[in-house]
Amino acid sequence: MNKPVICLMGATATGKTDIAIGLRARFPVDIISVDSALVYRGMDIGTAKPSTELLAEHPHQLVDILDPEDSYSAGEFVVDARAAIDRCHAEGRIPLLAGGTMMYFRALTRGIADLPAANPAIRARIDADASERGWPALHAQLAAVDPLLAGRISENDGQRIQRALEVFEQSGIPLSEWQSRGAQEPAGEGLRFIKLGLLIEPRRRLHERIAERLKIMINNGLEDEVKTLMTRDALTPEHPSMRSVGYRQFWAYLAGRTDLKTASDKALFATRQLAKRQITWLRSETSLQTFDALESGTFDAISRTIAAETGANTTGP
RNA sequence: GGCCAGGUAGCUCAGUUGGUAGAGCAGCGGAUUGAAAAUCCGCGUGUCGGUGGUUCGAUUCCGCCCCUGGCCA
Repeated sequence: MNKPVICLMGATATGKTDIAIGLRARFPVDIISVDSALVYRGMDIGTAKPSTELLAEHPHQLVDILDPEDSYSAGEFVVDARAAIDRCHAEGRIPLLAGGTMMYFRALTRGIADLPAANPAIRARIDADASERGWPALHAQLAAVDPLLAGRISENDGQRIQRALEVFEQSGIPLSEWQSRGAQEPAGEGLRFIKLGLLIEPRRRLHERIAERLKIMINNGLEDEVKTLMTRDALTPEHPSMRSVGYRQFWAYLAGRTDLKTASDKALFATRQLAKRQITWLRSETSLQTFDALESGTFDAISRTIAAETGANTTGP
C-alpha cells in the first residue's frame, strides 16, 4: 500500500503557506517546503518566508537549511525530501509538501537520474572557454559526444550546455543516457502523490497580488535585507541565492548600477515571469486537482479532497 | 500670444529620399534531469495626433487644428 503525500503546488503569491498552515488544524500533517529560495537563512523578506514565530508554531522542513553562499539542487532536494517524508510516515503522520519550485516536485514525483554532482572547477573552465569561443561552439562540441541532448537544447542555452559537458567529462557517459536510466528509478517509490494546484485567475488578479506583495516586501525592508547580505565578502551576485527574484535587482540597485524605481520595476517583472513559468509547469502536470485560491470555499474543498484521498479523519470542525 | 522641438505597438524610441513600419522593454505561449526565484526558445496590424490639400498613391510633402515639453513675451 503506497503511502499518501500531499503536494500543494502553486505559483508565487497564491497563498500556499496560509493554506498549508490552516490544514495543520484539521489533519495530522507535517509541512515540508518545496522552495529553492526558502532554504536560505537570512533571506526572509524577499522570499516571503513565514515569520520566525509562525515557523516556531508551525514547523516547515527544508527551510533555513543553507547559507546563502551554498548552492542546492534538485538532486539534493529529492534526497532531503524523501528523508523527511519517510520520517513523517514513520511517525504516522501525513507529509504535506508545499511550494512553488516545480522542478523539485517533478524530480521527486518522476524521479531523477543519479548524476555526478556539480563541479565548480569544471564549470569555471567551461565558462572561461565559452566567453572565448561562445556557447554555440561548445554546443557543437557537445553534439559530438551527445547528439541527442544537443538536439534538444538551444545552442545559446549556456547553463544546459555546461551541465551536459560537465556530466560527460566526469562520467564519460552522455547526459541523455543518464537521463534514460534515471527514469527507471523513480524517487517516489512506495509513495502516492496527491497533487493539488492552487491558481489565481484571471492573470490580471495574480499580477495585482504580486504587485501588492512586492510593495509590502519593500516596505518591510527588503533593501536592508539585501544590504546586509552584501556585507558578506564571500557572497557575490553570481551565487544562486543572489540570482533569485528581488535579490538580484536590489543588489544591482545597491551596487549603484540602477536606481530604485528601475530595480523595483524589474523585480516586479521578474516575479510575474516567474509566476508564468510556474503556471507552465502546472499545466503540464498530470492528474492535478486545481483550486481557485481566491474562492471563499477553497480551503474546505481542499480539506474534503484530502480527507477523501487519505482517509484521514479531520481533527478540526 | 510668438518661436522651437515633439506627437509612431502597453512603455521608451527608431524609421520610411512618398509605395501603409521596426527595435528594446513589458506582455503572451513553450521548454525544463544536480544553478530552476535559474537558463533558454517562439510570438510584433499599430486609425504612424486630427483634418483638408498635392499625388496614381501620404504615416512620410504642404496648410489648418488639437495635445505635450522648452524658450521668448
